[in-house]
Amino acid sequence: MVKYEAIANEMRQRILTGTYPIESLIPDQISLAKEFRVSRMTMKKALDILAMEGLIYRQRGSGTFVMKTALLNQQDSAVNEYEGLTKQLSGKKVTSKVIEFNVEFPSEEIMKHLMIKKKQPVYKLVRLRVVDGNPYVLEHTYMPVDLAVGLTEEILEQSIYRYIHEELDLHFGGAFRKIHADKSSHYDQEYLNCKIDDPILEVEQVVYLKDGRPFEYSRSRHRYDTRSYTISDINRNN
Amino acid sequence: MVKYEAIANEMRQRILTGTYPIESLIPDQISLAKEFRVSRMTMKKALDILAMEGLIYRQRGSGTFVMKTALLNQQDSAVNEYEGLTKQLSGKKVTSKVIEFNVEFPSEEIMKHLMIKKKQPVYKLVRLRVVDGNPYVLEHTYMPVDLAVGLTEEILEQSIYRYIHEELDLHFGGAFRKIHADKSSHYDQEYLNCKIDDPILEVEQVVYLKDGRPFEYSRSRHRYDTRSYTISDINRNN
DNA sequence: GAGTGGTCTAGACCACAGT
DNA sequence: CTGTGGTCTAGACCACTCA
Repeated sequence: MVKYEAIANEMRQRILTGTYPIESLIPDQISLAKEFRVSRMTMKKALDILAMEGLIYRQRGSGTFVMKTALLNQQDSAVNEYEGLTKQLSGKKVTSKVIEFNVEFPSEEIMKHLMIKKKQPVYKLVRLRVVDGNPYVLEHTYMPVDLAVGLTEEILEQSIYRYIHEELDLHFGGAFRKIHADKSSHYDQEYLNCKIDDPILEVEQVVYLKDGRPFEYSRSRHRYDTRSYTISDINRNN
Repeated sequence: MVKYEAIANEMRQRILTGTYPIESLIPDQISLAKEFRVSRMTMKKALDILAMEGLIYRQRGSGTFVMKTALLNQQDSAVNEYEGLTKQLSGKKVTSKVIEFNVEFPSEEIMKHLMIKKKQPVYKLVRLRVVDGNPYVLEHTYMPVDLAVGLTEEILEQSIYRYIHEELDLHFGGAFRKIHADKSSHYDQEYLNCKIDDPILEVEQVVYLKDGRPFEYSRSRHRYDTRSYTISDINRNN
Protein backbone atom coordinates (compact mmCIF):
# COMPACT_ATOMS: atom_id res chain seq x y z
CA MET A 1 0.00 0.00 0.00
CA VAL A 2 1.43 3.32 -1.02
CA LYS A 3 1.45 6.24 1.39
CA TYR A 4 -1.10 8.46 -0.32
CA GLU A 5 -3.67 5.67 -0.44
CA ALA A 6 -3.18 4.86 3.22
CA ILE A 7 -3.57 8.52 4.13
CA ALA A 8 -6.66 8.85 1.93
CA ASN A 9 -8.18 5.89 3.77
CA GLU A 10 -7.51 7.44 7.17
CA MET A 11 -8.92 10.79 6.06
CA ARG A 12 -11.98 9.10 4.57
CA GLN A 13 -12.65 7.45 7.91
CA ARG A 14 -12.37 10.77 9.71
CA ILE A 15 -15.00 12.22 7.40
CA LEU A 16 -17.36 9.27 7.56
CA THR A 17 -17.13 9.03 11.34
CA GLY A 18 -17.63 12.76 11.83
CA THR A 19 -14.18 13.65 13.10
CA TYR A 20 -14.34 16.18 10.29
CA PRO A 21 -18.03 17.15 10.19
CA ILE A 22 -20.10 17.97 7.12
CA GLU A 23 -19.37 21.41 5.68
CA SER A 24 -16.49 22.01 8.06
CA LEU A 25 -13.05 23.32 7.21
CA ILE A 26 -10.38 20.67 7.59
CA PRO A 27 -6.73 21.38 8.47
CA ASP A 28 -4.52 22.82 5.77
CA GLN A 29 -2.19 20.66 3.69
CA ILE A 30 0.95 21.72 5.53
CA SER A 31 -0.46 20.78 8.95
CA LEU A 32 -1.77 17.48 7.62
CA ALA A 33 1.53 16.72 5.90
CA LYS A 34 3.26 17.29 9.25
CA GLU A 35 0.77 15.10 11.08
CA PHE A 36 1.23 12.19 8.66
CA ARG A 37 4.98 12.88 8.35
CA VAL A 38 4.93 13.12 4.56
CA SER A 39 5.72 15.81 2.03
CA ARG A 40 3.03 18.24 1.04
CA MET A 41 2.82 16.79 -2.50
CA THR A 42 2.01 13.38 -1.11
CA MET A 43 -0.59 14.87 1.19
CA LYS A 44 -2.17 16.66 -1.74
CA LYS A 45 -2.28 13.41 -3.72
CA ALA A 46 -4.23 11.81 -0.87
CA LEU A 47 -6.69 14.70 -0.87
CA ASP A 48 -7.03 14.41 -4.65
CA ILE A 49 -8.53 10.97 -4.13
CA LEU A 50 -11.12 12.26 -1.68
CA ALA A 51 -12.00 15.09 -4.04
CA MET A 52 -12.57 12.58 -6.85
CA GLU A 53 -14.85 10.66 -4.53
CA GLY A 54 -16.89 13.76 -3.84
CA LEU A 55 -16.02 13.89 -0.14
CA ILE A 56 -14.19 17.22 -0.09
CA TYR A 57 -13.78 20.30 -2.22
CA ARG A 58 -10.99 22.81 -2.21
CA GLN A 59 -11.01 26.53 -2.70
CA ARG A 60 -7.68 28.12 -3.49
CA GLY A 61 -7.03 30.79 -0.90
CA SER A 62 -9.72 29.56 1.48
CA GLY A 63 -9.05 25.98 2.39
CA THR A 64 -10.48 22.47 2.13
CA PHE A 65 -14.05 21.63 3.15
CA VAL A 66 -16.11 18.51 3.69
CA MET A 67 -18.85 18.36 1.07
CA LYS A 68 -22.45 18.54 2.15
CA THR A 69 -23.01 15.33 0.19
CA ALA A 70 -20.13 13.45 1.76
CA LEU A 71 -22.31 10.97 3.60
CA LEU A 72 -24.38 10.11 0.54
CA ASN A 73 -23.55 7.97 -2.43
CA GLN A 74 -21.40 5.55 -0.50
CA GLN A 75 -22.08 3.06 -3.24
CA ASP A 76 -20.27 2.80 -6.50
CA SER A 77 -21.78 -0.28 -8.05
CA ALA A 78 -22.46 1.83 -11.11
CA VAL A 79 -19.15 2.31 -12.72
CA ASN A 80 -17.88 -1.22 -12.34
CA GLU A 81 -20.67 -2.75 -14.35
CA TYR A 82 -18.24 -4.91 -16.29
CA GLU A 83 -17.05 -6.55 -13.10
CA GLY A 84 -19.97 -8.85 -13.61
CA LEU A 85 -23.24 -9.49 -11.91
CA THR A 86 -21.87 -12.26 -9.75
CA LYS A 87 -19.63 -9.82 -7.92
CA GLN A 88 -22.12 -6.94 -7.82
CA LEU A 89 -24.97 -8.76 -6.17
CA SER A 90 -22.80 -10.80 -3.90
CA GLY A 91 -25.45 -11.08 -1.21
CA LYS A 92 -27.97 -12.71 -3.51
CA LYS A 93 -28.18 -15.94 -5.36
CA VAL A 94 -27.27 -15.37 -8.99
CA THR A 95 -27.63 -18.15 -11.51
CA SER A 96 -27.31 -18.21 -15.26
CA LYS A 97 -29.27 -20.14 -17.81
CA VAL A 98 -27.37 -20.55 -21.05
CA ILE A 99 -29.81 -20.12 -23.91
CA GLU A 100 -27.33 -20.11 -26.75
CA PHE A 101 -23.61 -20.86 -27.01
CA ASN A 102 -22.11 -20.82 -30.49
CA VAL A 103 -19.09 -19.86 -32.52
CA GLU A 104 -19.48 -17.90 -35.74
CA PHE A 105 -17.87 -15.32 -38.00
CA PRO A 106 -18.71 -11.76 -37.01
CA SER A 107 -21.30 -9.58 -38.71
CA GLU A 108 -20.32 -6.15 -40.00
CA GLU A 109 -21.51 -4.55 -36.78
CA ILE A 110 -19.65 -6.96 -34.51
CA MET A 111 -16.47 -6.56 -36.57
CA LYS A 112 -16.65 -2.84 -36.05
CA HIS A 113 -17.30 -3.00 -32.32
CA LEU A 114 -14.66 -5.63 -31.58
CA MET A 115 -12.21 -4.23 -34.15
CA ILE A 116 -11.57 -7.64 -35.72
CA LYS A 117 -11.32 -9.10 -39.23
CA LYS A 118 -14.05 -10.87 -41.17
CA LYS A 119 -12.70 -14.39 -40.62
CA GLN A 120 -11.83 -14.03 -36.96
CA PRO A 121 -14.31 -16.23 -35.09
CA VAL A 122 -16.32 -14.98 -32.15
CA TYR A 123 -18.23 -16.66 -29.38
CA LYS A 124 -21.89 -15.75 -29.47
CA LEU A 125 -23.80 -16.37 -26.32
CA VAL A 126 -27.14 -15.59 -24.84
CA ARG A 127 -27.58 -15.92 -21.11
CA LEU A 128 -30.51 -15.30 -18.82
CA ARG A 129 -29.35 -14.08 -15.42
CA VAL A 130 -31.63 -15.04 -12.57
CA VAL A 131 -31.42 -13.33 -9.16
CA ASP A 132 -33.10 -15.01 -6.20
CA GLY A 133 -35.26 -16.95 -8.61
CA ASN A 134 -36.47 -13.92 -10.59
CA PRO A 135 -35.43 -13.31 -14.18
CA TYR A 136 -33.28 -10.21 -14.16
CA VAL A 137 -31.48 -9.61 -17.40
CA LEU A 138 -31.09 -11.21 -20.81
CA GLU A 139 -27.55 -10.81 -22.13
CA HIS A 140 -26.45 -11.13 -25.74
CA THR A 141 -22.67 -11.32 -25.78
CA TYR A 142 -19.93 -11.57 -28.42
CA MET A 143 -16.27 -12.18 -27.64
CA PRO A 144 -13.32 -12.87 -29.94
CA VAL A 145 -12.41 -16.55 -29.60
CA ASP A 146 -8.69 -15.83 -29.45
CA LEU A 147 -9.12 -13.60 -26.41
CA ALA A 148 -11.66 -15.62 -24.44
CA VAL A 149 -10.15 -18.94 -25.44
CA GLY A 150 -11.41 -22.07 -23.77
CA LEU A 151 -14.91 -21.10 -22.71
CA THR A 152 -17.15 -23.97 -21.68
CA GLU A 153 -20.82 -24.30 -20.79
CA GLU A 154 -19.75 -24.87 -17.22
CA ILE A 155 -18.01 -21.53 -17.03
CA LEU A 156 -20.96 -19.75 -18.60
CA GLU A 157 -23.27 -21.07 -15.94
CA GLN A 158 -21.09 -19.44 -13.32
CA SER A 159 -19.09 -16.29 -13.78
CA ILE A 160 -17.33 -15.55 -17.05
CA TYR A 161 -15.49 -12.68 -15.46
CA ARG A 162 -13.88 -14.81 -12.79
CA TYR A 163 -12.59 -17.15 -15.50
CA ILE A 164 -11.21 -14.25 -17.53
CA HIS A 165 -9.44 -12.69 -14.58
CA GLU A 166 -8.17 -15.69 -12.73
CA GLU A 167 -7.61 -18.31 -15.42
CA LEU A 168 -6.69 -16.17 -18.42
CA ASP A 169 -5.12 -13.35 -16.36
CA LEU A 170 -6.67 -10.64 -18.52
CA HIS A 171 -7.59 -7.31 -16.95
CA PHE A 172 -10.10 -4.69 -17.96
CA GLY A 173 -9.21 -1.13 -18.72
CA GLY A 174 -12.66 0.29 -19.21
CA ALA A 175 -15.89 0.20 -21.09
CA PHE A 176 -17.99 2.25 -23.41
CA ARG A 177 -21.74 2.08 -23.00
CA LYS A 178 -24.97 3.25 -24.48
CA ILE A 179 -28.26 3.06 -22.68
CA HIS A 180 -31.59 2.96 -24.47
CA ALA A 181 -35.18 2.25 -23.78
CA ASP A 182 -36.79 -0.21 -26.15
CA LYS A 183 -40.00 -2.12 -26.73
CA SER A 184 -39.91 -5.70 -25.56
CA SER A 185 -39.54 -8.41 -28.19
CA HIS A 186 -41.15 -11.85 -28.03
CA TYR A 187 -37.76 -13.10 -26.93
CA ASP A 188 -37.73 -10.68 -23.98
CA GLN A 189 -41.28 -11.51 -23.04
CA GLU A 190 -40.55 -15.23 -23.04
CA TYR A 191 -37.41 -15.17 -20.96
CA LEU A 192 -37.82 -12.09 -18.78
CA ASN A 193 -41.43 -12.98 -18.14
CA CYS A 194 -42.65 -9.49 -18.94
CA LYS A 195 -45.87 -8.22 -20.42
CA ILE A 196 -46.29 -7.25 -24.05
CA ASP A 197 -46.28 -3.50 -23.41
CA ASP A 198 -43.52 -3.53 -20.81
CA PRO A 199 -40.54 -1.44 -21.85
CA ILE A 200 -36.99 -2.75 -21.73
CA LEU A 201 -33.85 -0.99 -20.49
CA GLU A 202 -31.03 -1.98 -22.79
CA VAL A 203 -27.36 -1.44 -21.94
CA GLU A 204 -25.12 -1.87 -24.96
CA GLN A 205 -21.44 -2.04 -24.10
CA VAL A 206 -17.97 -2.66 -25.40
CA VAL A 207 -15.52 -3.74 -22.71
CA TYR A 208 -11.82 -3.11 -23.30
CA LEU A 209 -8.68 -4.69 -21.90
CA LYS A 210 -6.00 -2.53 -20.36
CA ASP A 211 -4.20 -2.25 -23.69
CA GLY A 212 -7.36 -1.13 -25.44
CA ARG A 213 -8.22 -4.34 -27.27
CA PRO A 214 -12.00 -4.77 -27.34
CA PHE A 215 -12.87 -7.87 -25.45
CA GLU A 216 -16.63 -8.06 -25.35
CA TYR A 217 -19.58 -6.54 -27.11
CA SER A 218 -22.88 -7.10 -25.40
CA ARG A 219 -26.45 -5.97 -25.18
CA SER A 220 -28.08 -6.48 -21.79
CA ARG A 221 -31.83 -6.25 -21.73
CA HIS A 222 -33.38 -5.53 -18.32
CA ARG A 223 -36.94 -5.55 -17.09
CA TYR A 224 -37.88 -1.90 -16.66
CA ASP A 225 -39.16 -2.38 -13.13
CA THR A 226 -36.17 -4.13 -11.59
CA ARG A 227 -33.22 -2.18 -12.82
CA SER A 228 -32.03 1.37 -13.00
CA TYR A 229 -28.62 2.48 -14.02
CA THR A 230 -26.73 4.74 -11.64
CA ILE A 231 -23.99 7.20 -12.51
CA SER A 232 -22.10 9.49 -10.25
CA ASP A 233 -20.04 12.20 -11.82
CA ILE A 234 -18.31 14.34 -9.24
CA ASN A 235 -15.42 16.79 -9.38
CA ARG A 236 -14.19 15.53 -12.69
CA ASN A 237 -12.05 18.57 -13.29
CA ASN A 238 -10.45 20.62 -10.51
CA MET B 1 -2.33 27.59 -19.11
CA VAL B 2 -0.24 25.37 -16.90
CA LYS B 3 2.64 23.40 -18.34
CA TYR B 4 1.22 19.91 -17.97
CA GLU B 5 -1.97 20.85 -19.81
CA ALA B 6 -0.05 22.42 -22.67
CA ILE B 7 2.12 19.34 -22.96
CA ALA B 8 -0.90 17.06 -22.84
CA ASN B 9 -2.44 19.03 -25.71
CA GLU B 10 0.71 18.70 -27.81
CA MET B 11 0.96 14.96 -27.09
CA ARG B 12 -2.74 14.50 -27.89
CA GLN B 13 -2.18 16.11 -31.28
CA ARG B 14 0.74 13.81 -31.98
CA ILE B 15 -1.46 10.82 -31.30
CA LEU B 16 -4.45 12.06 -33.28
CA THR B 17 -2.32 13.05 -36.27
CA GLY B 18 -0.43 9.76 -36.27
CA THR B 19 2.98 11.06 -35.22
CA TYR B 20 2.67 8.38 -32.57
CA PRO B 21 0.73 5.61 -34.36
CA ILE B 22 -1.88 3.30 -32.87
CA GLU B 23 -0.41 0.55 -30.68
CA SER B 24 3.10 2.02 -30.91
CA LEU B 25 5.52 2.57 -28.07
CA ILE B 26 6.06 6.25 -27.38
CA PRO B 27 9.28 7.73 -25.94
CA ASP B 28 9.96 7.22 -22.25
CA GLN B 29 9.16 9.87 -19.65
CA ILE B 30 12.77 10.97 -19.21
CA SER B 31 13.27 11.63 -22.93
CA LEU B 32 9.95 13.44 -23.18
CA ALA B 33 10.72 15.51 -20.09
CA LYS B 34 13.98 16.53 -21.74
CA GLU B 35 12.26 17.38 -25.00
CA PHE B 36 9.67 19.60 -23.30
CA ARG B 37 12.28 20.96 -20.85
CA VAL B 38 10.26 20.06 -17.75
CA SER B 39 10.78 17.80 -14.78
CA ARG B 40 9.76 14.19 -15.05
CA MET B 41 6.91 14.67 -12.54
CA THR B 42 5.36 17.32 -14.74
CA MET B 43 5.75 15.11 -17.78
CA LYS B 44 4.05 12.26 -15.95
CA LYS B 45 1.18 14.56 -15.01
CA ALA B 46 0.66 15.37 -18.68
CA LEU B 47 0.60 11.67 -19.54
CA ASP B 48 -1.87 11.07 -16.70
CA ILE B 49 -4.37 13.23 -18.56
CA LEU B 50 -3.98 11.24 -21.77
CA ALA B 51 -4.38 7.99 -19.84
CA MET B 52 -7.63 9.27 -18.32
CA GLU B 53 -8.82 10.09 -21.80
CA GLY B 54 -8.10 6.55 -22.94
CA LEU B 55 -5.44 7.54 -25.44
CA ILE B 56 -2.48 5.75 -23.88
CA TYR B 57 -1.78 3.01 -21.38
CA ARG B 58 1.34 2.42 -19.38
CA GLN B 59 3.03 -0.78 -18.33
CA ARG B 60 5.54 -0.48 -15.55
CA GLY B 61 8.82 -1.90 -16.78
CA SER B 62 7.79 -1.87 -20.43
CA GLY B 63 6.82 1.64 -21.46
CA THR B 64 3.90 3.72 -22.67
CA PHE B 65 1.74 2.73 -25.63
CA VAL B 66 -0.93 4.33 -27.77
CA MET B 67 -4.24 2.56 -27.20
CA LYS B 68 -5.86 0.70 -30.04
CA THR B 69 -8.99 2.72 -29.32
CA ALA B 70 -7.25 6.10 -29.34
CA LEU B 71 -8.95 7.35 -32.48
CA LEU B 72 -12.43 6.38 -31.29
CA ASN B 73 -14.67 8.06 -28.80
CA GLN B 74 -13.53 11.55 -29.60
CA GLN B 75 -16.81 12.77 -28.19
CA ASP B 76 -17.63 13.32 -24.57
CA SER B 77 -21.09 14.77 -24.71
CA ALA B 78 -22.06 12.13 -22.19
CA VAL B 79 -20.56 13.18 -18.95
CA ASN B 80 -21.38 16.85 -19.20
CA GLU B 81 -25.09 16.32 -19.36
CA TYR B 82 -25.74 19.07 -16.85
CA GLU B 83 -24.08 21.59 -19.11
CA GLY B 84 -27.50 21.84 -20.67
CA LEU B 85 -29.00 20.96 -23.99
CA THR B 86 -28.39 24.37 -25.50
CA LYS B 87 -24.65 23.86 -25.33
CA GLN B 88 -24.69 20.17 -26.25
CA LEU B 89 -26.57 20.46 -29.50
CA SER B 90 -24.99 23.70 -30.55
CA GLY B 91 -25.39 22.97 -34.24
CA LYS B 92 -29.15 22.60 -34.04
CA LYS B 93 -32.00 24.85 -33.21
CA VAL B 94 -33.12 24.23 -29.65
CA THR B 95 -36.21 25.90 -28.28
CA SER B 96 -38.09 25.46 -25.04
CA LYS B 97 -41.78 25.58 -24.39
CA VAL B 98 -42.56 26.36 -20.78
CA ILE B 99 -45.49 24.23 -19.72
CA GLU B 100 -45.45 25.02 -16.03
CA PHE B 101 -43.57 27.56 -13.90
CA ASN B 102 -44.50 27.73 -10.23
CA VAL B 103 -43.17 28.18 -6.74
CA GLU B 104 -44.16 25.77 -3.97
CA PHE B 105 -43.00 24.11 -0.78
CA PRO B 106 -41.11 20.88 -1.42
CA SER B 107 -42.57 17.40 -1.08
CA GLU B 108 -40.82 14.84 1.12
CA GLU B 109 -38.98 13.46 -1.87
CA ILE B 110 -37.81 16.84 -3.13
CA MET B 111 -36.67 17.82 0.37
CA LYS B 112 -34.54 14.72 0.49
CA HIS B 113 -32.98 15.16 -2.93
CA LEU B 114 -32.27 18.88 -2.54
CA MET B 115 -31.36 18.56 1.15
CA ILE B 116 -33.59 21.45 2.18
CA LYS B 117 -36.13 22.20 4.93
CA LYS B 118 -39.89 21.88 4.70
CA LYS B 119 -40.59 25.61 4.36
CA GLN B 120 -37.82 26.41 1.92
CA PRO B 121 -39.56 27.25 -1.36
CA VAL B 122 -38.60 25.66 -4.65
CA TYR B 123 -39.21 26.52 -8.27
CA LYS B 124 -41.13 23.82 -10.04
CA LEU B 125 -40.96 23.89 -13.76
CA VAL B 126 -41.89 21.70 -16.68
CA ARG B 127 -40.30 22.39 -20.02
CA LEU B 128 -40.57 20.73 -23.39
CA ARG B 129 -37.32 20.95 -25.30
CA VAL B 130 -37.74 21.01 -29.06
CA VAL B 131 -34.82 20.31 -31.40
CA ASP B 132 -35.18 21.33 -35.05
CA GLY B 133 -38.91 21.37 -34.61
CA ASN B 134 -39.21 17.88 -33.13
CA PRO B 135 -40.16 17.28 -29.50
CA TYR B 136 -37.12 15.86 -27.81
CA VAL B 137 -37.43 15.75 -24.06
CA LEU B 138 -39.89 16.67 -21.36
CA GLU B 139 -38.12 17.98 -18.26
CA HIS B 140 -39.58 18.21 -14.76
CA THR B 141 -37.25 20.37 -12.70
CA TYR B 142 -37.08 21.54 -9.07
CA MET B 143 -34.61 24.15 -7.81
CA PRO B 144 -34.32 25.89 -4.42
CA VAL B 145 -35.49 29.48 -4.87
CA ASP B 146 -32.63 30.88 -2.82
CA LEU B 147 -30.06 29.34 -5.14
CA ALA B 148 -31.67 30.03 -8.50
CA VAL B 149 -33.02 33.39 -7.44
CA GLY B 150 -34.55 35.63 -10.05
CA LEU B 151 -35.73 33.14 -12.67
CA THR B 152 -38.11 34.53 -15.26
CA GLU B 153 -40.17 33.00 -18.06
CA GLU B 154 -37.82 34.67 -20.48
CA ILE B 155 -34.80 32.84 -19.08
CA LEU B 156 -36.65 29.54 -19.09
CA GLU B 157 -37.36 29.86 -22.79
CA GLN B 158 -33.67 30.10 -23.46
CA SER B 159 -30.95 28.47 -21.39
CA ILE B 160 -31.24 28.24 -17.63
CA TYR B 161 -27.65 27.12 -17.41
CA ARG B 162 -26.27 30.20 -19.10
CA TYR B 163 -28.16 32.33 -16.59
CA ILE B 164 -26.84 30.32 -13.65
CA HIS B 165 -23.25 30.46 -14.81
CA GLU B 166 -23.00 33.95 -16.16
CA GLU B 167 -25.50 35.95 -14.14
CA LEU B 168 -25.43 34.15 -10.81
CA ASP B 169 -21.79 33.00 -11.10
CA LEU B 170 -22.55 29.57 -9.70
CA HIS B 171 -20.53 26.59 -10.89
CA PHE B 172 -21.32 22.91 -10.98
CA GLY B 173 -19.27 20.29 -9.25
CA GLY B 174 -21.02 17.21 -10.50
CA ALA B 175 -24.18 15.24 -10.76
CA PHE B 176 -25.74 12.02 -9.64
CA ARG B 177 -28.03 10.25 -12.07
CA LYS B 178 -30.32 7.30 -12.39
CA ILE B 179 -31.53 6.02 -15.72
CA HIS B 180 -34.72 4.00 -16.09
CA ALA B 181 -37.02 2.82 -18.76
CA ASP B 182 -40.67 3.59 -18.14
CA LYS B 183 -44.08 3.37 -19.77
CA SER B 184 -45.29 6.60 -21.30
CA SER B 185 -47.92 8.59 -19.44
CA HIS B 186 -50.71 10.60 -21.07
CA TYR B 187 -48.58 13.62 -20.36
CA ASP B 188 -45.65 12.17 -22.29
CA GLN B 189 -47.86 11.14 -25.16
CA GLU B 190 -49.37 14.60 -25.43
CA TYR B 191 -46.16 16.59 -25.41
CA LEU B 192 -43.61 14.20 -26.85
CA ASN B 193 -46.06 13.13 -29.49
CA CYS B 194 -45.44 9.44 -28.90
CA LYS B 195 -47.65 6.39 -29.21
CA ILE B 196 -49.40 4.75 -26.32
CA ASP B 197 -47.06 1.75 -26.17
CA ASP B 198 -43.87 3.71 -26.78
CA PRO B 199 -41.40 3.37 -23.94
CA ILE B 200 -39.73 6.38 -22.31
CA LEU B 201 -36.10 6.79 -21.29
CA GLU B 202 -36.07 8.71 -18.05
CA VAL B 203 -32.94 10.35 -16.63
CA GLU B 204 -33.38 11.37 -13.01
CA GLN B 205 -30.61 13.61 -11.75
CA VAL B 206 -29.43 15.74 -8.89
CA VAL B 207 -26.93 18.42 -9.93
CA TYR B 208 -24.53 19.75 -7.28
CA LEU B 209 -22.58 22.95 -7.00
CA LYS B 210 -18.85 22.84 -6.39
CA ASP B 211 -19.38 22.99 -2.65
CA GLY B 212 -21.79 20.08 -2.74
CA ARG B 213 -25.05 21.97 -2.29
CA PRO B 214 -27.77 20.32 -4.40
CA PHE B 215 -28.92 22.79 -6.97
CA GLU B 216 -31.39 20.95 -9.15
CA TYR B 217 -33.46 17.81 -9.05
CA SER B 218 -34.94 16.82 -12.37
CA ARG B 219 -36.54 14.02 -14.30
CA SER B 220 -35.99 14.17 -18.04
CA ARG B 221 -38.27 12.00 -20.11
CA HIS B 222 -37.01 11.19 -23.61
CA ARG B 223 -38.63 9.54 -26.60
CA TYR B 224 -37.08 6.08 -26.80
CA ASP B 225 -36.22 6.43 -30.47
CA THR B 226 -34.34 9.73 -30.40
CA ARG B 227 -32.10 9.46 -27.41
CA SER B 228 -29.56 7.10 -25.99
CA TYR B 229 -27.33 7.82 -23.09
CA THR B 230 -23.60 7.38 -23.59
CA ILE B 231 -20.98 6.66 -20.95
CA SER B 232 -17.29 6.15 -21.35
CA ASP B 233 -15.38 4.71 -18.47
CA ILE B 234 -11.70 4.32 -19.24
CA ASN B 235 -8.63 3.79 -17.07
CA ARG B 236 -10.39 4.89 -13.95
CA ASN B 237 -7.78 3.47 -11.59
CA ASN B 238 -3.96 3.30 -11.94
C1' DG C 1 0.18 40.85 4.38
C1' DA C 2 -0.67 36.23 5.92
C1' DG C 3 -2.48 31.96 4.79
C1' DT C 4 -4.41 28.89 1.56
C1' DG C 5 -4.19 25.42 -2.41
C1' DG C 6 -1.91 24.53 -7.29
C1' DT C 7 2.24 23.92 -9.82
C1' DC C 8 6.96 22.80 -10.70
C1' DT C 9 11.70 21.18 -9.84
C1' DA C 10 15.83 17.99 -9.33
C1' DG C 11 16.81 14.18 -7.49
C1' DA C 12 16.08 9.72 -5.04
C1' DC C 13 14.28 5.07 -4.33
C1' DC C 14 11.21 1.33 -5.61
C1' DA C 15 8.61 -2.39 -8.47
C1' DC C 16 8.54 -4.57 -12.53
C1' DA C 17 9.70 -6.40 -17.45
C1' DG C 18 12.92 -8.04 -20.65
C1' DT C 19 17.32 -9.50 -21.47
C1' DC D 1 21.57 -5.80 -15.17
C1' DT D 2 19.27 -2.10 -17.58
C1' DG D 3 15.44 0.58 -18.58
C1' DT D 4 10.84 1.48 -17.69
C1' DG D 5 6.94 3.82 -14.97
C1' DG D 6 5.26 4.88 -9.91
C1' DT D 7 6.18 7.13 -5.66
C1' DC D 8 8.15 10.38 -2.54
C1' DT D 9 10.84 14.37 -0.88
C1' DA D 10 12.09 19.30 0.44
C1' DG D 11 11.74 23.36 -1.16
C1' DA D 12 10.30 27.06 -4.34
C1' DC D 13 7.07 30.12 -6.71
C1' DC D 14 2.45 31.48 -7.99
C1' DA D 15 -2.77 32.67 -7.76
C1' DC D 16 -6.16 33.48 -4.88
C1' DT D 17 -9.03 34.86 -0.49
C1' DC D 18 -9.72 37.43 3.40
C1' DA D 19 -8.87 40.47 6.95
